[in-house]
Amino acid sequence: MIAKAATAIEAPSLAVSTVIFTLRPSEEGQLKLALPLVKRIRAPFDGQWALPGGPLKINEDLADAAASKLKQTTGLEPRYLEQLYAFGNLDRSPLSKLEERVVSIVYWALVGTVEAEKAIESENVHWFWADELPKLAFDHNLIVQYALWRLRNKLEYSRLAHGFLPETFTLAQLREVYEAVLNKPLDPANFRRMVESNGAVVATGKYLAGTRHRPPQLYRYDSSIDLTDLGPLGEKQ
Amino acid sequence: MIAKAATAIEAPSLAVSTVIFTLRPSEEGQLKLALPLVKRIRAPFDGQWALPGGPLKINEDLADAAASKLKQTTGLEPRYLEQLYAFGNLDRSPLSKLEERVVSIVYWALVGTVEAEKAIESENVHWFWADELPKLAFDHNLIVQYALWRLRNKLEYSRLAHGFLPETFTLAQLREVYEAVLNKPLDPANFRRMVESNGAVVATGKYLAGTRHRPPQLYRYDSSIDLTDLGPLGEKQ
DNA sequence: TTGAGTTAAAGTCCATTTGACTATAAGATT
DNA sequence: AATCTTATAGTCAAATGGACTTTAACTCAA
Repeated sequence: MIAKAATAIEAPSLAVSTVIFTLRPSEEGQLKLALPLVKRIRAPFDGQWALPGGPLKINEDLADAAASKLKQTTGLEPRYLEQLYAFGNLDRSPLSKLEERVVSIVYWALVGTVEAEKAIESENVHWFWADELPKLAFDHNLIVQYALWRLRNKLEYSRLAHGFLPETFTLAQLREVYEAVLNKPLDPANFRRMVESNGAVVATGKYLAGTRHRPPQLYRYDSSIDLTDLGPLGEKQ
Repeated sequence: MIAKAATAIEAPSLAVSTVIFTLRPSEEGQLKLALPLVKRIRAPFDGQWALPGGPLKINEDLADAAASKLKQTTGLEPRYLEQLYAFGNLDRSPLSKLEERVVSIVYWALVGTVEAEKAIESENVHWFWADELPKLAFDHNLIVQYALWRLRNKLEYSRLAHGFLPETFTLAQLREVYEAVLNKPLDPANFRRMVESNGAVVATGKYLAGTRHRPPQLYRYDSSIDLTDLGPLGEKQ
C-alpha cells in the first residue's frame, strides 16, 4: 500500500495465549477446576485479569510459545497441550485503533493436580475457580468458556483425565476427575464398567493400603495409546 | 520482501486459507467430494497446486477473509464456514528464511452441489477429487487431510449435510450425501430411522414426481436448529 | 392392461450399550 | 464381633443400531 514504514500498521499482529486447567480441592473437599490468570498492568483493561499470553516470536513454534507462557506463569510443564482456536474479531479490543489489531492463537493445557500445588502465585498471578471467574480482559471470558466446553466434550472419548492424575491411581480417583470436570456425580459401578471395557486403563495388580475400607486396586493408563484423538494432526502440531 | 526492513523480520505474518468442499457427480454417477485449488505462480512451490488464501488485511475479520478467498476463487458463497486450525510450524515452508515465517489460519467451507456447477474454473483454478490430490505446496496435503477428517467426524452429529443440499430434498439424496462424504454405503431403512429419530429433518408433505418408481417425500432441515454445534462460540466467530 | 422393475417406507429380530439398582467382598474402626 | 465404608461383581430393563423382510406406489415395456 503506502510504503515500508507502514508495514507494522498494515499487518495484524500475532499473540499466543494459554488456558491452563488443573484440579484443586475446594473448601468442601471435592476437586474443582481451577485456572491461573495474570493481572494486566497497562491499557487496555489495565488492572483486570487476563489469560497468560504474549506476542509470538519470529522463530517460535506455536505450541512452544503456549508452553512457555505456561512455564512463565506457573513454573509448571503441561501434561497436555492442544490448540483451541484463533480469535481475531475486529472488536476484541474495544478501543480498536487499527494499529492494535491482534489475532490471538489460544492453546489450552492440563497440569497435574500434584504438580499444581507447587505452582507460582503472586500479586499478579492468581488461580481462580473455573466457574467463578470475574469479568476478564478482552474476550477472555468467552475463550475460557469455550476451552471448558472443549475439555468437557473431549474428556468422555479420550484419555484427557490422565493429564490430571499421577502415574498410578485408583478408579475412585479417576472417577473424581470425571466428576469434577463434568460437574456431576457418576455411578461408581457403571463408571468401572465403562473404564474397563474401554481398554485405555490397565490394572497394575498393586493395591493402595491405608484406607479405612477395602483396599482399591491401582491402575495406570496404557501408554501405547495417545492421550486424545487429533486425527491426522496427531501430536505434531 | 527485502525492502520491508526491521518490522517484517520481527513479526510472523498472518495468512488465511480455505479448504472448500463440494460434492460433484463422478464418471460412475455417484457423488464424490471435490475441492478447488489454485496454481502457485511464484516461489516457493512455483507451479504447484495450493489452497486458496492470502495475507490477512488489517481490518478484515478472519471468517470474512476466508469467505472472500472462497468468492475470489470460485465465485461462490459458502453454505457453511468454520475455522479449522492455525498452522504455524517453523518448517511449513522448506526454505524457511526467518523473514518468511507465515502462520496460516485455515477455514473450511461447504458449497452447495447445485451452486458448485457454476463455479469458476480456469488455467489456474482447478477442482480436484478430495481423495486424488497431487502433492500440494507447503503443508497443504496435511491441511486437507485434517479438514476431511473434521468434515467426516462432524457430519454424523450435526446438520452439515445441509450445506450440500437444496432447500428440500429426498431422504435418498440426503443419504447420498452421507455416503459420498463417509465413503461407504448406508442401509436406506436404517438411515431413514436414524434421520427421523434425530428430529433435525422434517417432512414437507410434498412428493417428488417423475421418478420411475414410488414418489419419495420431500424433506427439509428444521431451520430453528443450527447447522452444527460450536459450543459457546456459536456462529459468532 | 398387466406384470416386471424400482425405490419408498414401515416393521422385525437380535446383539450391544447404558442407566439404575442389588449383592457381596475386604479392609478399618468401635 | 458388629459396624462402617468403599471396592467390585452382577442383574434388569430400556434404548440403540445393524441386518434383514415386507408391503406400497409409482413407471415402463410387453
